[in-house]
Amino acid sequence: MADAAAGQVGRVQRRRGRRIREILTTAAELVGERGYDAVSLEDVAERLDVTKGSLYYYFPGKDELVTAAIETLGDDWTSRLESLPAAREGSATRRLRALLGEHVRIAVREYPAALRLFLVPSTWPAEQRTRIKELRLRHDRVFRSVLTEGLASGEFAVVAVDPTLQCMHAAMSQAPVWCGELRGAEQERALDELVDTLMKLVARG
Amino acid sequence: MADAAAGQVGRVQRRRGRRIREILTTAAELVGERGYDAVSLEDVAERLDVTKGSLYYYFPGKDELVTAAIETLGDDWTSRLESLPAAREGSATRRLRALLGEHVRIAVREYPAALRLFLVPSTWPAEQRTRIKELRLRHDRVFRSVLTEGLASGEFAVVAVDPTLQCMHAAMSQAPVWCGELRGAEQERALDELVDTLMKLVARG
Amino acid sequence: MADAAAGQVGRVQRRRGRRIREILTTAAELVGERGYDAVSLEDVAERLDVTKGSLYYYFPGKDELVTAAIETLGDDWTSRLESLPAAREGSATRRLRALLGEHVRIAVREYPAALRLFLVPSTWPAEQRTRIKELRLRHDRVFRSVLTEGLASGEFAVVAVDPTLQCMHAAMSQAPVWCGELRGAEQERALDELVDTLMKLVARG
Amino acid sequence: MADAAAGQVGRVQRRRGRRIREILTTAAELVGERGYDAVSLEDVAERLDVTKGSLYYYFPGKDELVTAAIETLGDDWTSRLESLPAAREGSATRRLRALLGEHVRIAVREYPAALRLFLVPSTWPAEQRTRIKELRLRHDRVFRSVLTEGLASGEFAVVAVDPTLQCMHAAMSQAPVWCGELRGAEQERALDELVDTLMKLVARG
DNA sequence: GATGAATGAGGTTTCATTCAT
DNA sequence: TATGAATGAAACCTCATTCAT
Repeated sequence: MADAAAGQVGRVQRRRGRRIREILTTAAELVGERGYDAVSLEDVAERLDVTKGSLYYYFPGKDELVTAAIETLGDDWTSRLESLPAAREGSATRRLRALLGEHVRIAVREYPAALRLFLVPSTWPAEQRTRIKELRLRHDRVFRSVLTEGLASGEFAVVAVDPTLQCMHAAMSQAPVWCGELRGAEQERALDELVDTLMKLVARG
Repeated sequence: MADAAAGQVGRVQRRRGRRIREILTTAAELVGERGYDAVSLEDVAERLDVTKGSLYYYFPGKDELVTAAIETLGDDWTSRLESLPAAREGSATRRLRALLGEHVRIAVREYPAALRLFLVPSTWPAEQRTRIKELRLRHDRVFRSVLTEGLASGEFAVVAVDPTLQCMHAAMSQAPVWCGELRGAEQERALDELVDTLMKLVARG
Repeated sequence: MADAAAGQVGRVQRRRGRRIREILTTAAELVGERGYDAVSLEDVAERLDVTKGSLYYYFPGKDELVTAAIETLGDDWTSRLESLPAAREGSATRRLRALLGEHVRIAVREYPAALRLFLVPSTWPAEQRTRIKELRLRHDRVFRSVLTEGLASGEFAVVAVDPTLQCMHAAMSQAPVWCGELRGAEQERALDELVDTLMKLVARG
Repeated sequence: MADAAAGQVGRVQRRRGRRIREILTTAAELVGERGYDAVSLEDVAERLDVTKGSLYYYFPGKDELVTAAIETLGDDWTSRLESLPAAREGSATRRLRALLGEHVRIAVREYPAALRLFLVPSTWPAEQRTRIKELRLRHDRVFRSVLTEGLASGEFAVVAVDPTLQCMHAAMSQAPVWCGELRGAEQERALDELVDTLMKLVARG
């Protein structure tokens, strides 16, 4: 009976976890589309086909919900980059190019508001800001490690590491603004050009 | 008497112009600090020490006010770049470097919040989006002309013109986020590094 | 087997009774602390370490739960007064003094929040108000009988019975507000003074 | 013109003051009828025939509005007692009786929820609780001074000053509960009896 | 018996906008 | 010109209640 009960608990827990995931995903989508302020809980609830009140069963408030959503989104994003096969093998050049390409494709296709995404209200409490800062750090590390390896191996040459990474991130988060309205092959070409352009930042003279 | 009246009108006009400027500057400041949605007309009015209602005497609504604020700020910014002496003479390389340097310095020192400022709601009507797009275009032209000249003369080499300019703009608008907290020589060095990094985008292989 | 079943039933009943008691006590505590409106079923459930839904297994709604809580507490209180030995023998004066003393001591020490507890919403339906009124009546009878006996025997003199009792009750229910923060001998003295003061209400000219 | 402007300002100020008074009076009425929690801003607005939002033009929130309302109400109440002619002349006995009578009449007729009135949410910030405590003090002083004078002159005899005053206040704030449903002469008689009963608290043996 | 989940009505609060003066 | 006042829609949030499991 203890086992059955434990099984129950486990199942309930899993169901709850799944529900929370759903909410977080939906919220991330919306915030990714419009930014924090432009998304209301009503919007989130409607897309989930539940009522506003239900959201409060899982989260104590909008800020917490959105913070968690951003975190989930950021984690997923980083994980996808980390587990990208092409980013794990070959020359630093190939790997960096693969990372940049994947990154802008995710940004453009899934999070059109990527730029706004991490621009959280300046009134948020320290805890939430910290959590988002950590997210960025982990994200940054993916690119930084490839960059430093390329530098070590002599493949890359940069003025300085930090501004190089910053330029890359800035350009990538703006990508949806430039390429969001393009479609199909045209968009592909634009993204490729963008990646090639960014690769110049590490090119050896 | 006609003259006197004309003088009156002129003075009234000037006063009105000055008032509008004040409002626009203040609005730009606030929207830059907090983003469009997080600024209320009450906030703008309070910082100006007038009442909300007064703003409606000068602007038909919040959107128009903010659009105008963005426009003014953008115009000023572009004008300063256009009239920069160092951007008018010498090699394309020198001129581009001068423009980039001036741009990030204005960004960091005078409009630290520009990034948020241009992040207008995606729900805005076509007219206002167009006006802001035009602004960007004029701004873009300053850099574009130097870039194309450099390409024509063989000084520069790029993957494509558009993504190159886009990367530059993106990086420059993020500059305050990265360098805003640095001071003095440290900040100078960071900005120089940023400019040098961006110059790689046009470097010949 | 019938016996076993009966035993089962009995045990189940007892367990149920105990559970209800727990709920009632907790509810009374909370409502006493914060007042009816400021207590949510969530609060009650949390302090009991169960879920909100469970409360509905025992009570049809918040009003009924609170009514029952008030009733239980009131019944206990009255019973303790009724069974007080010193209130059963001796002169009416001695007995009344014993009752008053016991009452304020219970109030101050055990139900410091009684004042708020009986302040039920004025919008409650007749049935519940009636039940609480009856509670008060039974409670009142304890004091009333001693008072009338004292009047009959000539020990007491009052302007009228009702206002006299009302004053006593009012003062006693406020006692925790006045004496709640005092400690030890100081509190004892304060309570004695209060009782002596109330005894003046029945003093013969 | 300065005068005219000053006149304008003065008028506007007065009008504003009047409006605030109206709001406060209405809120006090409602809180007096039902208590803090049971009154919604919608209720207040409706009785004033304005919309909820308007209240926020004058007060930053419900707590502040209600605190101010209670304060106004308390001030008025105390002022009416202080300026009661019969409370200013004659023997201490006559004056105390007049005060008690006036007090219960105001309570019963104008603030049926007098008992709830000062029972503010325990979650309120210190400032607001302090202000209400001060209110009580001023109120208490009216009765205390007559009582001590009567003691000095030998007209009164009490067990102790504090419990005597406390009993009086407690009884008076409960009065609406007892006499609220009575009408006309019957109510008058009940109130008189109540006052006479309370006078026994100061009677000389 | 008890729980987790969901609902919907109602509360407080914010704010762009309008308008008489 | 500018202000004070008011509005109403929409936001965030709370909570008694219901119900399948």
